[in-house]
Amino acid sequence: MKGRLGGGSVPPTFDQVKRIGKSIIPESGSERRSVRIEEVARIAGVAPITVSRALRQPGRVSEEKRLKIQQAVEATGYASNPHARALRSGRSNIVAAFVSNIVSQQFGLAVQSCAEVLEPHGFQLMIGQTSYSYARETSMIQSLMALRPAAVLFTGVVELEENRSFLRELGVPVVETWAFPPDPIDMLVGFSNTDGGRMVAQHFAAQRYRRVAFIGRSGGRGQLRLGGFRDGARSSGLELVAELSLDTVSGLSDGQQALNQLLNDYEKIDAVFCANDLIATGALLEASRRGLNMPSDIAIAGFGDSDLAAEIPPGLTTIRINCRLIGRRAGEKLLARLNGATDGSSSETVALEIVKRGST
Amino acid sequence: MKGRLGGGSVPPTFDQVKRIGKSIIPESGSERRSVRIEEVARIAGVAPITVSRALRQPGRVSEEKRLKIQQAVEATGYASNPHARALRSGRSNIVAAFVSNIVSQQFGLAVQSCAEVLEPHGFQLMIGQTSYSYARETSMIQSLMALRPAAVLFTGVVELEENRSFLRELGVPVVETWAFPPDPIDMLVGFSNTDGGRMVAQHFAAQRYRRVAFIGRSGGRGQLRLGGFRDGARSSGLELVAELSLDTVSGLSDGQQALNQLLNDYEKIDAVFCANDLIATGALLEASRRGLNMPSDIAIAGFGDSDLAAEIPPGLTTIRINCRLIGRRAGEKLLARLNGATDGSSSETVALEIVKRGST
DNA sequence: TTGTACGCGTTATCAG
DNA sequence: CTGATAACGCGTACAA
Repeated sequence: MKGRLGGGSVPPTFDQVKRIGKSIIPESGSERRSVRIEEVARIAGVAPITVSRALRQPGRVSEEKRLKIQQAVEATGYASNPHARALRSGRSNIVAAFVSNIVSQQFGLAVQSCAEVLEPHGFQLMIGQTSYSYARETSMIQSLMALRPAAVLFTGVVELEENRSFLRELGVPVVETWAFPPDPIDMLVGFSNTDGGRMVAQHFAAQRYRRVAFIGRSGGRGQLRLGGFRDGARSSGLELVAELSLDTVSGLSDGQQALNQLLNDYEKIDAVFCANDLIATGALLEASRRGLNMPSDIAIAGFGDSDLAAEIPPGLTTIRINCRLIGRRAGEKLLARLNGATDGSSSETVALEIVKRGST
Repeated sequence: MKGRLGGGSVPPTFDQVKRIGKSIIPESGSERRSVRIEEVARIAGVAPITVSRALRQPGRVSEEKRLKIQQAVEATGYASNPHARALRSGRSNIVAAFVSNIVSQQFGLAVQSCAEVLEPHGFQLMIGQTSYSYARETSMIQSLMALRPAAVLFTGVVELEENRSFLRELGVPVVETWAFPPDPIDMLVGFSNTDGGRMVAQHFAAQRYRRVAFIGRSGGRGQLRLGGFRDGARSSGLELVAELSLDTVSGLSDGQQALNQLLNDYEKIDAVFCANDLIATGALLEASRRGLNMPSDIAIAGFGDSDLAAEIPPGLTTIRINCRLIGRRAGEKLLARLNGATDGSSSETVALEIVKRGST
């Protein structure tokens, strides 16, 4: 049943939203002009450049003037104009974050954690969605880079050489994530998708499943996970019966259809590894719909540990990614570089763990 | 079971990430300096200001020069420096979006849809998370507003009078959402939470439930939804047995505990309205755990239609919010204002619908 | 340690 | 319709 209140012709009722504090009525004619560095300087009795230095390199200004300036800043509520600063210095306080999908909870957590690290230091996170499209990635990079960001975060790795060169030449710190390539653009806080796939194969072997299959996207991380799964299956003596490739994965129905096809085309499959939790959840629902018992009739494993994974009966076995840690470490690495660190060891990984639930 | 590959001491395997296209090796010593308006002007044989006009107000430049300028722009790949433009004109091409929680799928969809409308017109969305905290909201507003955004989007309404005044004085278009107050700051694309609560009460009455209860946050939209629910319960002759207030809702466990408490403290409750789907999903899981049959033993309804709602058995009855439409309309309204529209009728609502599933 | 002079790249203003 | 001029607010470069 779907319906609208009263059939749709009744005007909506106002919400009585509470208001907090007193309304500030601006004096008529008051110019809302922001405080400039010059005014702070006048009040503190110094030159504008000294105020600038006191704020950006406190060590290079005498204690006495620094205090006076601080008082003047507080009295006026001065905050520097980010555009003027960026125009002059060629670098803004914006950190550009590129995600393939804004709505993804996984990426959201990582970006959020990264923002929590950077914001206290005066950086603003700007988020661009690349929508799993190379063309959009390129155009987003072009337009966000015009803002001269202080640093760049990718939830994922950049595959286009064109964009890799561009980012490298800019000379700003870049962090890639969500994979573990040997040749990152700059820094990396990732994990090995290959190992994740292998972990699933080893888990299947430990559970005594023999005939196994794979469902996943034909590109990107799906292929990396498949590579590890193949490898693990081989060394554990599993029989990899089928590899099903999907072009795009947009909803649960893709996983449902894929499992359906798999079960129609092949017989006696013990266990299926789905390259992400969305596919796995769809497959799990399809198995339930068919009246299959998990894991005795069929076992299913996913990748990512989305919040659905724990809740959908009988619970989805999956590989957990510590998204918060990835974001936090990425933020810390960027910050270190922004503060002048030049050390190597710029690649690090975050451990994956397999979470066993009812589906295997 | 939780575990790490090989006990955690094995180094991670490299992912063989594919690379696309040829690596562009920059000529050594090549200055990566961006094209300025002056160069375009020189090539087109006009003054810089004419280039500026041709790009921003094509109507005010002769056809002949406009074409020459366009060619020069394409030949050089010129893109204006957003900071210089913002510094001079006092307005950037940034649109500030404030969300209470970045990770929320609902808000994410709205923000995404809004971005899809604005980006083709050259605007960049900048996202700030207020974390359901007044202090953070105020500080985020202060720092994002320093960027002189062209427009502002809130997924929610602003309650602090201090911030309301501040935003009003800035004179940039502002859209609030997710509620329907009589006095928005500027523009509004919302819905009536009060009506939503009333719809649930009417649905409960239609299903012949009598003794009903409410679980929700003690502030914000939860209270608005409770208001409508109370009203609808009264006029439909329902008995509102209990109203359970939660201070914060951070996960499914909050809803589980709340239902637990409700069922321990009160007898014979027919139906429970949970002010959002997170609480409702937790309550639903708790009911299942207790072996209660839905809806015969107890009925549960939520608000929001999150993606969990449809999947968790027996399916959660809930109020669907058209997040995409909200975002799209918000973007369109901002765009209209940015293009000089000054029309009134700045408040509009998006219809809610109740989606009946197995839980009622 | 502090200050002077200037320029970052663009657009508002006003004159032609 | 087009252009000359100046200014947006700050920080670099260099001098004192």
